[in-house]
Parts: sequence; structure tokens; C-alpha cells
Amino acid sequence: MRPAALDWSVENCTIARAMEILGERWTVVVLREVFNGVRRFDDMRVRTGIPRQVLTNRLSMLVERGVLRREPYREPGSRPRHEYRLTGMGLDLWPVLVAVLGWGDRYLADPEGPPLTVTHRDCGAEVRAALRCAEGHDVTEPQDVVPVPGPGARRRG
Amino acid sequence: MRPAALDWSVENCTIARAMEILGERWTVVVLREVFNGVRRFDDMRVRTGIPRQVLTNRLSMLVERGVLRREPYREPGSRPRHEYRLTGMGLDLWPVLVAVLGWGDRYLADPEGPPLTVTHRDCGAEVRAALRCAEGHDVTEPQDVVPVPGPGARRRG
DNA sequence: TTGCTGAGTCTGTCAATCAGACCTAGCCTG
DNA sequence: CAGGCTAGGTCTGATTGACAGACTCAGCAA
Repeated sequence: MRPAALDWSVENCTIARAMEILGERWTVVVLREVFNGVRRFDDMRVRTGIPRQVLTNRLSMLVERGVLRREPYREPGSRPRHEYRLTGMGLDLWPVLVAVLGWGDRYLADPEGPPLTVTHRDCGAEVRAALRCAEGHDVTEPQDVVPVPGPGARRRG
Repeated sequence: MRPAALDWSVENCTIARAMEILGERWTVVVLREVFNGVRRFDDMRVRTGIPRQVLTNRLSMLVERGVLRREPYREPGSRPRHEYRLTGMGLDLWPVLVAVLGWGDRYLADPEGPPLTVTHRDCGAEVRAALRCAEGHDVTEPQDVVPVPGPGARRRG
């Protein structure tokens, strides 16, 4: 059976566009750091082992794309510096990070368990990414999700 | 304030491990194709424009890592071939793909809207990735999620 | 004046990406 | 059974990116 997807163009696919930002080796690791509250160049570098040049590139790319912003700050007794903080666009990446974390925890963790969990501030219970439809139904089986062309779909030329 | 994360090692971080698989330029795009039902080498290549060599590499990497499997099939009147299908581990990437799609749709879509939506098979309503805690509370604000060291956490040496 | 520190830049090496040409197994047609 | 077609690749060479290690630079402090 010929997949229906073959009739539709992928030139404006938003997954591809998102992966142009997120799809470089270290980008998501940098975002993990920022979500964890690590906001300064050298802290990130020491923790992650990312080469300086690459970290510089990734951070400026993320600033340029609007995911992070540079925020000046000044600690008493040192000169003014800046740190990297999430913008609204960046904060909205939480579900992506949590989804990746959940998958990694399930298939790639060491036997003793994952090194990090995310919890709900109010009740302390573990937070996970779940799929839900606009009608409020939970979607647990992958087979229950059907991709369909959206408003911006274009036929292939 | 010094971030607590600095005390913890990241060597066994499951996000980093997941991104070793997902974090290459084309991997997620390949997965998007497979989730959309496009399972054959040439269909993918024509649709995505991925260079042959790279597509070969990505597919065999994904097979090797257990995300895809090669399935032989035979269409009447042609020789036996094989196609790529998701394993259980691969199917569990749905929440990741949907989360990326949701973010991309929100910030990177063309004005006329996203080219693809995912819907619930039963009711046809749009499916989105949401965060929920184990107690069943919905988590809508990024600030309501708190990262804490998990069972596999190691102090930094 | 010299030194320290956070946040870089510069340089050279090595690996990955990419485009484009070439190859190959099995089927089909003449 | 020779030749062609096609899906699914290899091979080759040019460009880009990752990486390590050394160097730079601004401002504070001794």
C-alpha cells in the first residue's frame, strides 16, 4: 500500500524546522543545563565538556533564534558579566525535554536508575510527557495517533 | 545563587544519551517519515533530499540502536526488498516527535498553518504533548516543574 | 604592575556532511 | 539469454563542523 504521505510536500515541515535548531549534537544538552539552572558559560563548559568554540556557537545560535537571551548581571566584587536565560520560546521546550528524558530513562539509563527526575512543585510527584487529544482523551497507544495533512499542507510538485 | 545542579555529575545523563541517537541532523526527520508510513529508502530520499550516504548511515544506526528494524517484503513481480519499521523502542518516541511538532507548529510554521497535524483515531481531535505528574495533575507552567536528582545521581568527582 | 578569572577567539586536525557518479541483484522483455 | 530497469545502495572528492589546545581581553584586586 502506497503511503498517503508521499503526496504531500515536506518543504514546510515544522519538525524539520525545529530540528534545524535542536538537531545539533549539543543543543539539547545546553538547554538541559539552562533548565537545570546552570546559566554561565564556564559552568556549562566544565559540566558538559563541550569545546569552548562549540559552546560559543551553540549559545549564540540559540540567542539568535530566540530560545535564549543574554542577561547582564553583576556579582559584588567582580566586573559585570552576563548569563543565559530561557525566553518564552525556550520555556516552551519543556515538554520536548521531558519527553526526551522519559524515553532516555526508559531505554538508556544505567541499572541503578536515571540521574535526574522532574517533579511537580505542588505535590512532588514525578512529571512525565503524555499525549492527549483536544477532547481530553488520553492517548496511550501509538497506533491511536493518525497523522493528517494540516492547513498549511502542500501537494508535491 | 549557585545552582544545585553543579554538584551532580552529568556523565550518565539520559538526555545526553538520547541525544546521541536523536541529535544528528537528519535522524528525527527520518523518524518522522517512518511514523508517517514512509518506509522505503528511495521514498524517503526523494521526499527529504537527504544524501544517499547519510540516509544509509542514519538508517543503519537506527537499526543498530534498536529504534528501527529491517523487514523483508516482496511486491508481486519484483524481487524481495526490505523496508524500515519502528520497533517498540521506536514507537515510544511518539511523544518526543509530537512535542517537537507542537513546538515547531507554534513558533516556526508558515502563516497559513502547519502542514501536518496528528489526530486521535477515535475522535479525530488534535493530539498534543502535555506534561502531567504521577498524581494526575496537569502541569502547564514551566515553573511548576522542579528537577531533582534521581536514583542514579552521582556526586561530581 | 602584575596576576586572576570568566568568557571568549585563533589555529590546526580530524570526522561528518554533501553532491554526484558509479555499482549490483534480481526481475522483465525481446 | 543479452540488455535494460530499478531499489538500494558504494565510492570519491570538496566543504563544513567538531574538537583540543594555546592565546586574548576586560576589569577587579593585591
